[in-house]
Amino acid sequence: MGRQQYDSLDRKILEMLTENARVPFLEIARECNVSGAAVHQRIQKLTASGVINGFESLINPSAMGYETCAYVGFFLNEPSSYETVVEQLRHIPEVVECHYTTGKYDLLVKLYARNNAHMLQIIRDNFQTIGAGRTETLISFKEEFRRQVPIE
Amino acid sequence: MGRQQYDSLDRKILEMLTENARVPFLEIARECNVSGAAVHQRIQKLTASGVINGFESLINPSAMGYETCAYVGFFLNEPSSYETVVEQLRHIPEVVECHYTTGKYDLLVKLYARNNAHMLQIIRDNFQTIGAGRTETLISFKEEFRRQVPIE
DNA sequence: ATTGAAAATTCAAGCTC
DNA sequence: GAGCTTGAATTTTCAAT
Repeated sequence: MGRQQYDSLDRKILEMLTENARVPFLEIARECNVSGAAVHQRIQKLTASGVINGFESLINPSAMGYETCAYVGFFLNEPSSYETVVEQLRHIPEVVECHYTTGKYDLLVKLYARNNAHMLQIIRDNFQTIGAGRTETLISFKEEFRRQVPIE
Repeated sequence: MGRQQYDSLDRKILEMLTENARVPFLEIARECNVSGAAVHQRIQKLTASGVINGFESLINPSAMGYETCAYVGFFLNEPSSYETVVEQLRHIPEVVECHYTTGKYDLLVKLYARNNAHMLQIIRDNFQTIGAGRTETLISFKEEFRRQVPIE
């Protein structure tokens, strides 16, 4: 996509919207001395052009009964099986992220499980039966922080 | 936190809100045959109790000029330096996630850079000067998917 | 959970540069 | 035309019930 030109209104909108997707547009409007409709139109445009990829609510995994988080690195038997493996991972709801990587692993996956036994079950029963090859598991004890790329 | 009891209205709210944090509450209300205020009050309660951790807008990193994404695993020289290292990572804006892990690495970090040269610069000038020890870099060619834990 | 009122969002014109 | 404003219909939010 590449970097574009954003004016101060765009930047203020992106900053405030990043922190809180439900911030009142009029609050942004008042800070920038424009009408609420102007803010709305800018957001429409930023969304249409792919700068804003959507608005999502962050659900606490623990509140849904998912107490364990892990990253799993895959060493694929055959790199060509990559797309098939990704497709199968997509069908495992506990897998919440999947990256095609280079370096130590071929694929890096993030997943949540109800507990350690459930985690082991997913890895053994799901990961090791899709012919993906060897895996390495990194249990995440704590997500220290999580944020987005800096605006401008 | 632990799993709780959610009725069908809670579940519908969480499902619709997860996909789109700005979905009209009245749309949820009409599907569930309640008033908009009822939906609003449920969301307030889910937020206050920590089930919903907030609403965030997804900004396209590429549109901000960040074209490269990587995970970096840290082998800490001294595990006791953990908190100091995390604190220093928090001050590097390109670092968007930080996990305290067990397994192959002590810390796993996600970061964005403008390009490969910038990535190398962050790793050399920032990571290798905070006394964190050796690192391994996994470049993410493609984020295949990203989603949240299943609702109930 | 509902009602009703105040504030905010959204959309269609219309205005200005 | 691009980008704003205004005004009206819908939606969100909050207090009272």
